[in-house]
Amino acid sequence: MSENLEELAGRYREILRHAVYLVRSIDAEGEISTGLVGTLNMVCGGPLRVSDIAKKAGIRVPSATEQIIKLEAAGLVARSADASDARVVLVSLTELGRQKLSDANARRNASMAAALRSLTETEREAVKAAIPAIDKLNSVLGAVRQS
Amino acid sequence: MSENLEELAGRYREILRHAVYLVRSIDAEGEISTGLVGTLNMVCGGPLRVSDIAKKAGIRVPSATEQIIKLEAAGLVARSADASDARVVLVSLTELGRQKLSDANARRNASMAAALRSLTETEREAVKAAIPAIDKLNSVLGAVRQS
DNA sequence: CCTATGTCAGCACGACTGATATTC
DNA sequence: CGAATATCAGTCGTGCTGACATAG
Repeated sequence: MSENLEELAGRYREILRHAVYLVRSIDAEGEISTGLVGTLNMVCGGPLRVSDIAKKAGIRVPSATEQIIKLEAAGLVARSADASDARVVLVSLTELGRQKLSDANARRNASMAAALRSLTETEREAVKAAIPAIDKLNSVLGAVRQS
Repeated sequence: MSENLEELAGRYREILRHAVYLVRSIDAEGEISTGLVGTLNMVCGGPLRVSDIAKKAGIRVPSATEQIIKLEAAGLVARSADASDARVVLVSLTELGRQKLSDANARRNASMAAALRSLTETEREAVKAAIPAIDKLNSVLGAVRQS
């Protein structure tokens, strides 16, 4: 059983490594980088604090600040003060940001969807079924990273 | 159905981006970086040309050269001339490189296996079942990338 | 006084493009 | 001579740590 786990770990790492540069090359087609789109997606549902963005992205606060400054310079997000706590900075999506995000997501998802279309229905179901598990796996790996 | 595909594409891209980042940070615990291990894995089966390494890794030739120089400085690979073409440089794994590669792979698989262990059996099965599909997905994306 | 939050400064790594040799 | 191969030089993006100001 432990042997199976090692093998599964190796195979999972393998496909992940492969997927790295594939996704990167797809994302390279657009104007906004992957990381920035990720940040935009986070603030899509409403204003977020810088520290929350950092936590969700799995990066440090200064790195999040840097991204936010870039996005603000591009007019895609706005920074505002929190009424109840003057230390926090709330980051929200601008209308332009909403448009750009929508465009970027549509373009990237279209590329991926095209690839998914060439899979069989069974294979697509397998990918779909694995997503919650991989998500949990990410959480576990993220928790380890904290220590 | 097309709507489902778009949504699946988005969720898949999301977890992938996250997973890639996490795996990289876990790998940071070791002495050799993810990219360098990938290169070592490539030359594991025999000498390769710099341009072939670049192509397999999905990076440009100068970037590959840079990696190889680092690996050579660390004594993990050796550069040699090709008898039939004086322009090409063949990169091969040294004995030390083989040891370090083996160690690195084992350590990384162990980390991942530990994370997998915290999943339920059902979740592990879901991940396992998705691997062939994701592998195929990678191939499709890779084929698109060629054009 | 101590903690939390965010920003700034400086650094490291890894990719890229452009400019050379060198060889085919 | 033009194409292919590899390298060097310089740049950029994006993460990090450490230091700092400000607010709780």
